[in-house]
Amino acid sequence: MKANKVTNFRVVREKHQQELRRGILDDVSNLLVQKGPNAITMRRIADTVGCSTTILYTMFRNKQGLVDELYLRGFELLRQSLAAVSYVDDLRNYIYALCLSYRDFALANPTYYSIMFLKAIAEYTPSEANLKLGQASLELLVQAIRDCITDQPEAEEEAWEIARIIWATVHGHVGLELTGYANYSKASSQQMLERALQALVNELLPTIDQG
Amino acid sequence: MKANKVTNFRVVREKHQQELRRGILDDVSNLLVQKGPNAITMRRIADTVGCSTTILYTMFRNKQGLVDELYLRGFELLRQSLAAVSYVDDLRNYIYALCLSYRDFALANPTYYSIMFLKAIAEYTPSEANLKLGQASLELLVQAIRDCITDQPEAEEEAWEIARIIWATVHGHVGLELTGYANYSKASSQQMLERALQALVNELLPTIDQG
DNA sequence: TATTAACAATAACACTGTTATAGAAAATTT
DNA sequence: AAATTTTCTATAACAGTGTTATTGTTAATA
Repeated sequence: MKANKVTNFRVVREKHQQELRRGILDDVSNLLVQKGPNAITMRRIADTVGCSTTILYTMFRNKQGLVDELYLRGFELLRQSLAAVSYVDDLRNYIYALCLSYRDFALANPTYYSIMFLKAIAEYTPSEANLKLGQASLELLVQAIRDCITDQPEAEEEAWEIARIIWATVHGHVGLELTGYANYSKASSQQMLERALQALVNELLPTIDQG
Repeated sequence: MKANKVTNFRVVREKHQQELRRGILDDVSNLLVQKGPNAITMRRIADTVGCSTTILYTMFRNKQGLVDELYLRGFELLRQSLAAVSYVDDLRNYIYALCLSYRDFALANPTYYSIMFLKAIAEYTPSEANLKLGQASLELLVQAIRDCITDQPEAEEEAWEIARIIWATVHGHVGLELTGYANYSKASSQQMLERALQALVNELLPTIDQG
């Protein structure tokens, strides 16, 4: 009975720990969004949360571990952005919508995007495992492309390759936009991205040209 | 005479200052390339150069000012990379070569590229003026595109727009490559970039399709 | 209740960018 | 040529960073 009691308590405390952990991450996330990546310091986090830095280190090992969670959160948000895109008429427009949703996410969450792709926190570089987890967030895009080329041989590899090409293009446009490199023409950044996407889809996914 | 002497001396000293300045920047550049962006600290620079930090502050105002120079150096190196590309057969291949040269520069100088486009040094964000100076390094690409569409109305704006689109694509591919996002297919990063470029040129510069 | 184990706050270490202080060197004036 | 002023630069400090050893407190066990 005693042992049972103890384990029960431990379970409860464990639960508490997880809630606390999530609470802290919420605070850190707010800090990130409102004050920017430079505000992510261990002392400041400890202050806002109301604990000492020691706790942060026992819970997250170090700053890398803490930012790891932000990194994964960012990709989860990105995944949700893509998942919120509803398939309307055809694959072609669906792919466009996914890419624009990607852009919207980046512009709406520039601080997250900076962590994910622009090395905004110098002390942080994602682990190999997290890089892969990140890429998995693009699964919906890959699936859409897969659906376009089911007839082709080696469709799986080809789908990933095309997805990667499209991804790189969207990322490039968004990246320049976020880094401040303006365009000299009247066209908006979104319009230019759309032009690029149309070109890519026309050439790389000709099967849905007359969609 | 005395006044003349003094000014002469001042001129010489001014010259010395400029040499010194360039020498320091060379050292900092080496530090950047060999030890990475994190090694760019004022104390470390002062140590390698053999002076106190005070001098760095009087010469470059602050770290921002010092990195500004690295930033401009990076774009100058990029410009030289592009300038080294010789026009061989036709505009189409010339544009491809420019883009691949851009990529080569980025891969050969990842630390410079990080400063220019990723936020590798947290304390640094380029000024509006430097952003424009940076973009000017792409003039050769813009000119090549201009040559393709001279017949079009508003060719100037259109040239910049297409250049920007192509730039974003190259930047995106390179960016993902440098940030560690691998591709799941067998195709090399260069091959995927080439596929993307072909698609873009086919669609955006149709006048040279049958080049 | 006494002892042991887990925990967390404080303060320290080695860094960072930046600057005020103080002292040395050079240029000017007498 | 001597005295004064100006210019410069090295030192040391301030406020901040990530991280951790020390120390005291709290909770779990015997």
